Formats: sequence, structure tokens, C-alpha cells
Amino acid sequence: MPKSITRTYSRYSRDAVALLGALIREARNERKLTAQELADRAGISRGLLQRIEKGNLKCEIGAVFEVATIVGVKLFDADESTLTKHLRQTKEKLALLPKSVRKKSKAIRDDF
Amino acid sequence: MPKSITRTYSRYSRDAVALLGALIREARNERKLTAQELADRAGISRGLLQRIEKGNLKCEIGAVFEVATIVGVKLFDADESTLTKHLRQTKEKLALLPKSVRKKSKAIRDDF
DNA sequence: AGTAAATGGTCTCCATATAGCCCATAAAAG
DNA sequence: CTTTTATGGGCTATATGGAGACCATTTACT
Repeated sequence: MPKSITRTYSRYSRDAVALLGALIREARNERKLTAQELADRAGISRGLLQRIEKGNLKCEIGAVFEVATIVGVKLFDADESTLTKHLRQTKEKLALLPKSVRKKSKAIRDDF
Repeated sequence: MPKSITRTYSRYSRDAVALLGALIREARNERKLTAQELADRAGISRGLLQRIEKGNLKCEIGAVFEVATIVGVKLFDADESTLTKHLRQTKEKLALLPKSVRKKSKAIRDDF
């Protein structure tokens, strides 16, 4: 990333990531897994797992979701088959839509 | 990341990220936003938004959630106040639990 | 109490994700 | 059709996330 990006995040995003991290920690405790054990299973370092559980926004989403999956925290409140079905439906729906968003020639008149 | 890590992801994780990306694209189309516009609002590059919509697992979770929030894709099926409340409750719950997971002295006997 | 383990926090190094360009194609509007 | 614009790729440079150490503290078992 060129010149040092300072990203801003909405409260909702921050809370969502923090909640996900907290749920992961809670689930890990319930399953009596140490941080090292869970990190090993997920194929990540313990340090990364700590940041995930603390709700760090800069972590890879794949790592976060993988850890969540391992300890049984459901994303979208859906099990695997439901998720896969939903994914397929959404993709089919997208295939029917226009391929690109086109602006009206002048200014958009969604005001007044 | 030292020596070229090849992470493995479960099908569930991959589907979840892919679904999130597809939902974002769907919501962006519904709101008639171009990729560039949404990227600008989220403070990210258009290229990153493309990868998010494609379900790339290596993206920052903060960027993904931020984009999702902007177009109205809810994580956890909860609005902001509900999310914040849930977060607080989960943290309180965690505060009551033992601070560390301790293994039983010998081998864990969760088999037979 | 002592002891061993788990956690939280550093630090350094390096692979790489990202910004910011480009260009080609696709697709919408006239 | 032509024009305009969005999208999907590339490409390079650079900031940075993550691994893998380390150490201090806290915690839980004996």
C-alpha cells in the first residue's frame, strides 16, 4: 500500500468484528482448547489468533472465518448446506442482473 | 509471513466468504453504485473491492465488513444496537470465565 | 505456598496484500 | 450503429500483516 493508509471503520463494523472475536474466544473456552491448540488446528500462529479474538480489523477474513468454523461459531447463522444453497441462489440471482451499474446521463435525481 | 504459507480453508469458510461477497455485489447493484463509488465510500481501492466481491479469503476483515455495512449487508442478522448489546453481554460472560484453559495433567481422556 | 502452563505483549524479518496506475473488453445509453 | 462508462484484468512499488521467536505476567493445578 502506497502512502500509509489510515482506514476508518464504522462502529457497526468494529462491533461486528469484536463480537465475532469474543464469540470465538467463548467457544474456544467451552471446548477447552488452548490458544496454541486452536491456532495449530487453524494453521495460524498464536499471535494471530490473539488478534482475531481481540477483534483486530486487519486480520485476513479467511483466517478469522476458519477459526470460527473450527470452534463452531456459525457465520450467517447457517449450517453448511444452508450456506451453500444460499450462495448458489445468490449467484444465480446475480447472473440475471445487468452486468454493470450505469449512471443516468446527468445528475442522479433521487433527491426531493 | 515467513516461508510461503499455503493455508487450507474449510468449505464452510470459503462458502461463507463467497456468500458475503455475492451479497455485497447484489446489494451494490440494488443501490445502483458503481464499484468505484463504493470503493471510495469505503476508503479502499476498486481492485480490493473486486476481490472482496469475488470472495477472496485474504482480504482484511475490516475492509470486507465495512463495505458490507455501507451497502446494508448485515452480519449476524442484527442492527447496531442489538450488536452492541450482544457484544457487551458476550464480554461480560467472558469476564466471568476462567482466564485460561488448563489441560488435565495426563492425556485428555475424551476417547472411549 | 510452589510449579507448570497459558496468556499477553513485545520484537524482527519477509512474503504479500494493497494502492494506483494502466489497458482491453463488456455493456449500457443514445 | 456510435459513444460512453463500468468492469476485469494486468503491472509495480510499498506499507504491513503474519510467523516465529522471545519474555513477563497471570492463572490453575498440586
